[in-house]
Formats: sequence, structure tokens, C-alpha cells
Amino acid sequence: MSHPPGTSCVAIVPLFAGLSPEEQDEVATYARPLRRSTGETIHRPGDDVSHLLVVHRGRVKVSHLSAGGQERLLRVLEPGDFMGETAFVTGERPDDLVVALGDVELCSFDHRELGALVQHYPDIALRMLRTVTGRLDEAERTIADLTASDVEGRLAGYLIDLPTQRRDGRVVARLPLAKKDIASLLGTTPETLSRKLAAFAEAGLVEVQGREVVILDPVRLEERTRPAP
Amino acid sequence: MSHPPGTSCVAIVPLFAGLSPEEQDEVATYARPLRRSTGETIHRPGDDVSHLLVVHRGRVKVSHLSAGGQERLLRVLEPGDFMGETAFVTGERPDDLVVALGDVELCSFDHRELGALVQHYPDIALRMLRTVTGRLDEAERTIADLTASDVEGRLAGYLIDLPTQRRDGRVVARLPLAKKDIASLLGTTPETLSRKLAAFAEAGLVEVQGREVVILDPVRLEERTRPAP
DNA sequence: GTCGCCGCTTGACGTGGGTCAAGGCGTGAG
DNA sequence: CTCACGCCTTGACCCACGTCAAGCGGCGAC
Repeated sequence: MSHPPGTSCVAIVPLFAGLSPEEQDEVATYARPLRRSTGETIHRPGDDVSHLLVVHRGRVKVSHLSAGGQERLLRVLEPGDFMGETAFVTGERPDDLVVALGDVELCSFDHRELGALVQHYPDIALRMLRTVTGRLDEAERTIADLTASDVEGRLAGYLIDLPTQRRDGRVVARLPLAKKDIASLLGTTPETLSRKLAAFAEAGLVEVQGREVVILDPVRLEERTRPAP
Repeated sequence: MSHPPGTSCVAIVPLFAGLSPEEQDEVATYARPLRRSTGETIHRPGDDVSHLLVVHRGRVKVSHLSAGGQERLLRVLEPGDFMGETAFVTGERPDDLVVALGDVELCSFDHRELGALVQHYPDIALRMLRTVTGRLDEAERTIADLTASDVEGRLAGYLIDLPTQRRDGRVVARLPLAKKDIASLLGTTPETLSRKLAAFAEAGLVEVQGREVVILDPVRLEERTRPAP
């Protein structure tokens, strides 16, 4: 009742996409807004969680802290994505670090209330299952990649999968993250990433200027994806 | 009606544990048995799948084939575990290789029929969500481990997590897989695994004889889990 | 404005572990 | 029984990449 129609988290979230507008309104009743600004941490390992968080505006990054204290970026959540499902579904405490990438608005759902909602609208569980399954597949591909390809291969794949746009007849992609974060995502270090990008540029595959990457030779880039036969 | 009571897949499977015995009987109606013997492949990348498979007896290994054609072991399924949920939930084709580790019995559920079941008993979806979420967490921990720890660290962790039993006052674990498979699971090669095990033995941490591993020094083994500070 | 911090790059170096190759051992087939 | 094949181990080699260190440019704080 207090949420302006159309701007609530609920409307845009795939999780609730199966519900009728009236049902969505009901769900919206349970949503509590949450706001964080650039660099603020939203969740820190060990915090116990009693809420499922849905990203409404902005992006957040989810990393895993390993025993050594170093950070490994796992994934970036965009509007419509959720997190904290582990705590909701099993009782487990997730040991992830979640940080706002920019100014962010989130919606928070209390576990108890969400539980009731799921009971009432089983479709929510199915949609949750769908996205978690997708994440699992992606994670398992990452695992395979980490042992099968070298850094060049993974970087090549990453660049190819980036959304691009044409400008003056050139195909240009914009890096969605700081290079150090991309390094972490690819399981390497900023130093190595820097070198590999330089090597690609040297070889005439790409052209890098800040966060803009011009894809010069998609074919040879694609070739680097697979190991030499 | 044709399944001997108590021996059907359905009874032992967590997926259906929330149902009443009568409901389980109904579910059992849809199950089709499937039998494979040692080394036979149950699913090969690219096969399209219209069934969810539940392991009833024996074990199967699930690997991911990378572009280079090499095999990376992802997980081992034991009785009660299921696979093929990706195809069921999203329409995607899983590119996994599934091979019987010994003689295996499986139960197969057609997607269409299973879909109807899930509609009728939403609890099934919730349980599926629960196990997929667990797998995701595990996969993400593996990802973090692959970049944070070295092979020794991962091996140490693997050995520690192994179920053990006491014999003559010694703590002994039995490797549940061929060493080459363990190597794949840990993201390394049989050669390196062999060397690392030898190194642990050398250091007096373990004693290896075939598939039996005597854990001599759990404390120092545990220490190797974390990187040197 | 100036300072300091942070992200990025480049260089030099050391090494973990992958690869190739060879030999031993156990097991199942014939 | 013998053979052959697959698993495991050990040795030698070498290269990709992580680490340490230094220098640079941009940006926000003050």
C-alpha cells in the first residue's frame, strides 16, 4: 500500500513474474526496501541472514573469501537477481561477501513471510529452482574451464561473451567491471590480466583503451578459447 | 503396481520423502527402471534428455567434457541422488558425461509426467531446490578453492573430509574412487596426485597402501589446508 | 591547489605443476 | 598359463603464472 505502483521490486523480478498483478501487490506488501551506496558492504561472511534480498536498482558483486582472506569474485547481480537463497532454503549461513558496485536499491523479504508466500504460490519455488539450476550449470562450466583452459583461453571466452555495439563500423565492448574484478572473476591476478590483454592487443586481436575493448578479430579470439589440438 | 514394495526407487529418495506412502506409491507408477553395468555410459554430451534419473543402487560419476575432449569429474551420485534436473527445469541440454561406476540401477521419470507430479505436489520442487542449492554452494566453494589453494591444500582437505574408521587404533580412510578420478575431481593429473600423496607419506602425515589411507597426523594435514601465512 | 590513495601496467624472478616418457603391477580375457 | 591393457608411479623438463617491486595517471578529500 505504501509502494508506488510500477516501481516496486516485485514487478520486475522474474521470481514473481508468474503471479497476477493483484498477487504481486500482495507480495509487495512484504518487501522492505534497503539502500546502499558505492562500496558499502551488504553482507559479510558470518552474518546470519533471515532475509532474501532482491536487487532492484544497481549492481552488487558476490565474492567468496577464502581462508587466506583473499577475495574471489563469484558473480555480479543485476536488477531482478536475488541472493540469500541458501539461508532461506537450507538453514546454512552463506560465507559470501556482498558489496554494492554502485548505488543500489534492494528489496528484503523475511524468511518467515517468504516461506508462507512460497507455500501459497508454489510457482515461486519453481522459478527459484530455475535460476539456481542455471547458476549451478554456470558454476560447473567455470570449474571445468579453470582446469581445462589457461588464462588466455578464459579471457578470450569472457571477451567474446561480452555484449557489444557497433561504432564507426568497429565492434566495441565495454568492460562491465574494474579490471581487477575481472581478474578475480577469471581466477587470475590483475597483473596477469593486464599482460594477457596487452598480448591480445599485440597480436591484433583487440584494441584496449580504458574500459573500452574493440574486438578486431573475433575469429582468432574464438580460436584461443580451445586449447591447441 | 508392478514394483515390489520397499524396493522401488521412490521410497529411499529424499525428493519424494515429503509424500505419504500412498502418494509415493502413485509416484512409483511413473518410474521406469534402468540398469547399467560397470563402465557403461548412461548419458553422453549432446544426447537430449527427456527424463530425470534417480540413482537407486550403485554409484555413477558425472563429468564435464571440455572442448579439448578431456574429462573433468564434477561429482559422484549415490543412491537417492538425481540428475538431469537442468533439462527438466530449463530446456537446456546438459553437456555432461555420466558413467556407471559399478553395476547400477536407476529410475527414470519422464519430464511430462514429472511436471504434472510437481504441479500436484509442490513439495517436490522445494526439495529439488534444496539439493540444487546445496550443489551450487559446493560448486562455488570448489571454484574458490581452485584459485586460492594449491593441489596439496585441496588434497589435504579432501583426505580430511573422507569418512574414516578406526582399526587397531589407527584412523584409516578408504578412497572411494580410482586415484585418476580423484585427481580429476581435485583439478589435477594422476601424476601430480601420486607425487603429492608420496610427499604426504614422506612427511609422516599419512600412510598409503592401495586405496587405504592411514591418517597419521590430522592436525598437520589440516594445516596444509590453508596457505602459509 | 596539493596530497594521497587506488587502479593499472611493466619488469624480473621463482616455482608449482602439467606433459612426455618409461617401467612395474594387477587383473581379466582367451 | 600368458598376454595385454589400464592404473599407478617416478623421473626429467619447461613453461605459464603468481609474487614482489617500482612507476604512472586519475580522482576525491581537504
